[in-house]
Parts: sequence; C-alpha cells; structure tokens
Amino acid sequence: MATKSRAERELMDFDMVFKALAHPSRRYILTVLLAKGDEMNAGEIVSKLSHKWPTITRHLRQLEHAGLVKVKKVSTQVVYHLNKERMQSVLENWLQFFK
Amino acid sequence: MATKSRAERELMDFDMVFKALAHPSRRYILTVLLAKGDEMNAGEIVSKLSHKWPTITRHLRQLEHAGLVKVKKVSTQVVYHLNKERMQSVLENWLQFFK
DNA sequence: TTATTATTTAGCAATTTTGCTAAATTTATG
DNA sequence: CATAAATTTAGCAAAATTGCTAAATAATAA
Repeated sequence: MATKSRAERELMDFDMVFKALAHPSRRYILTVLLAKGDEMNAGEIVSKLSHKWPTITRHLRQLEHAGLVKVKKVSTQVVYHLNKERMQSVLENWLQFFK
Repeated sequence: MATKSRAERELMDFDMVFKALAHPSRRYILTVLLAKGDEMNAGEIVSKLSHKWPTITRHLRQLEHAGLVKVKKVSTQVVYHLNKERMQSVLENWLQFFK
C-alpha cells in the first residue's frame, strides 16, 4: 500500500505544484530566483519581498515541497535554487492532456 | 487608470489561471470536459463529481473567470466547454520564463 | 397561469491559508 | 563558553476558500 502508481504520483505532482503556484508571492519568489541567476540564500530572498521572514520561510518550504526549488545549507546560510526542469516537466505533463 | 499594460494583464492571467488550477475538483472538471469531447452542461458535470450542485457551480464560475472554460446558455441549460487555447497560452507564457 | 426543470444566489459553518510576533535552533566566532 | 548571525518553529488572529442547505431565478411545458 505504500507504493504509488505512476498515475497517482503524477496526480500528487499536479496537486503540489499547482498549489505552490497559486500564491503570487510564491510565483514572485520563483521569478526573483530566476532573475538572480537562480541561486540565493534565504535572507536575500526575504529582502526582495515585503513580508516578514517567517512568512517567506513558509512560502519557501511550500516551494521546496512541490520540488520547484532545491535547498542546500552552507554553514549558517540556506541557499535556494530553482528547479526549472521540474517546473517544465510537471506543467508540460499537464498541458499534454490538452493537446 | 482603467487601462492595463500587457505585463499587468499577463500577471492577472497568471493569477486567475493558477488560482483556478489549484483545486483538485477544478482540475478534475477540466479533465472530465476533455474526456467528454469538451462540451457538457452543468448537470452532466455535477453528475461526475461527488459534491453538491452549488459547490460545483462555484467551481465552474472560477474556471470561467480564469477563462479556462467558455459558457453558453441553451434554453434552460448552461453548456460549458474547454478553452484549451487559453490553457496552453497562459501556461506556455509562464513556462517561457523558465527556459 | 402554474408547475417543472435546470441552474444560480444567499448565507452560514468548517477548514485552510496567510501573516504576524516571540521564542528556539544552528553554526560560526571571539 | 558566550555572543552573534541566519534561519526556522510555535502559536495565534485575520482572511480566504470550500461545502452545505434553503431560497431564488429563468425558461419551458402543461
């Protein structure tokens, strides 16, 4: 029961990714990462938005959960970078249905 | 002040479309329309989901607002059909950024 | 005109999401 | 070890979303 079929996994992908993309701040974070050459630490991202750090931390976790950003820790800093391939593949899979 | 720039309109498109796609029932409605050869009236759509009519009416309105479905009245019936082109164009525009 | 069918609107309760402040955690540095 | 810097977690209040029932509307049929 722990294993999921390909179709089930695809449904979960759609769910996580579309939920992540539903909020303007999260979409904005993605475009900021894109503009900055796709690698920024949390503090830099926070400085680009008008919300408090904990709020943005949570948005970042949702993006991470959706697989749209990847994270690595560098001493005390947390570096985020875009996962463009994931964005492409999940949305293309969805669009495929409508072709 | 009433006119919006191309960029502003694109931002609104992203907002409406991604919000519409965020809920699994709404995505499901779109795939049901697709499977049925993309034209169904409200009652048929309702019969394919496990929610009450007013709930689904509201989901349909959100899809319409996002431009993902088009609506026409045929006497007492309301016929919905997919706007595949809109789905394609808005999502492709978004994906374009990440290429 | 009345009744019927198809659908939407109103309005409310439950749930989820968002944003905040304050406190905790983690790693490096003096 | 104590402090500082970067970030997350806890927990709460406000706002948004979802689903429901009951009532309203619109077009057609009897």
